[in-house]
Amino acid sequence: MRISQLSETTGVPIPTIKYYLREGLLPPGEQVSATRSVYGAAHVRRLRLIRALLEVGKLPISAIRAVIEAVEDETKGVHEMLGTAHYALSPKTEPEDTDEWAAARAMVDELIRERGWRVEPAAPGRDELAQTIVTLRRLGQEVTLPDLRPYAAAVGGLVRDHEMSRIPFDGPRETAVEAHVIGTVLYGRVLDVVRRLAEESESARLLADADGLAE
Amino acid sequence: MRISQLSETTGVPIPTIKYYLREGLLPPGEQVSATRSVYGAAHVRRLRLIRALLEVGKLPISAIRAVIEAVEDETKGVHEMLGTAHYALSPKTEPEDTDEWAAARAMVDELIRERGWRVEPAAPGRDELAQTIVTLRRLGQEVTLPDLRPYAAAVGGLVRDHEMSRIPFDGPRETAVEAHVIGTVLYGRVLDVVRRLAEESESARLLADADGLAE
DNA sequence: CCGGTTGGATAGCTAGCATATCCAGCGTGC
DNA sequence: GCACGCTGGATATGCTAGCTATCCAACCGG
Repeated sequence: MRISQLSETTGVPIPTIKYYLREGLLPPGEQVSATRSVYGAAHVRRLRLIRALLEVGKLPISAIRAVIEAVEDETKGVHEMLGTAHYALSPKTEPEDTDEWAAARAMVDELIRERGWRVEPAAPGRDELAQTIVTLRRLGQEVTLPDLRPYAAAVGGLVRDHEMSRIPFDGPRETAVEAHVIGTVLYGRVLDVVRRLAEESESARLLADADGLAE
Repeated sequence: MRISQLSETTGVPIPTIKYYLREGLLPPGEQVSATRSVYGAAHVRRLRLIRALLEVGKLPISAIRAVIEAVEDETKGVHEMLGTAHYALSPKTEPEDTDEWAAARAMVDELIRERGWRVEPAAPGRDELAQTIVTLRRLGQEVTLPDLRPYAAAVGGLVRDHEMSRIPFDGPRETAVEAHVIGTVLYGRVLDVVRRLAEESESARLLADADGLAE
């Protein structure tokens, strides 16, 4: 398959494919002569993955590159590889050096502890969650451990019973990370959209009738 | 309070505040003379809201403006106002005109129907979810109604029992939308981060020991 | 042997989000 | 009562991300 066909198959313009090649997101095709390379099914897959992470996941190119580098680093064990890819999916957050931040972070650690979760002490998600709590508080919303528990409970079961089962740990390592990344990003989106639908519905239930009568 | 103090209080630089004023995100202060305006607590609140939606929610300025306009449109009922604000939070998705898209969309409609959710037929979330399903399928992940149900179930209870209760429907209308928007965006983030923590934990459980022994 | 494609290099573009600069008019501290 | 610094308002400029366009020489296929 030549670059023009790769472009047609995936709908990604040729200049953009060249850009991804330059950026190292897409491995070069098999160079068959100075001005001709051949691309295969793996390239189509990879290109679709890139677009999904970009468009649905809104990940920056640099994060996508990090994910891809994790996949291609053969020296890593499967768990380490998943971890690297996973961390690349987290937005960077700088811890603030304030008391309110420390308090929020302590609450996060306590939540993880009481659920018995195995999460690295340095996991970026800890700081990210702490930061979100601080932001909520600054906006006047109190957040306590009991507020967080239902979220952890709801999501814990979901991940255990439905997300992990989709990952083919027995297949080639590349397939496993890919499925993991897809699961994290795309099902993250699913969860988010479904939640917004549920909110609309609850809001309608609580308010639409009242509005209709009151106005 | 003068603009310099507003800037110090919120940590937002003066030129940025001026920019938000120009963009209509922040109402002008009370003009006290040709070269002096006074800002109050409402401005501090608004500025924090803007920053939270921008930084945590990653909403574009235009979406934030739409939310704010919904708040300020006094002619709308509370439900309508929440709806407008809510829709502004959804990323725009163009429906594809393909069979696979139509099938995905039908599945979304069925999910909403079987849960008895009150969601507008034109709600952007329907298209958004359909698009995500199409993307998942193109990446080789089959998605069926039974795959989606657990997500709807997990999130339905969460929204009903924990999110809606945080909205003060009896207070001033501005407070209600604000709480609703904050809930949608910030607790959306909470859910996302918690899910990623749960994934890390499950992955560790399933793989870390195996890796340790195998390598 | 020639029109069209390719790889590779470099330059340019657009959107989004600010920053910077400039200016004249205040107004407060002295 | 006056100088210095802040203010509002207008305009210009900057910066990053993610492309997109142009150019060129090598090449292939008919």
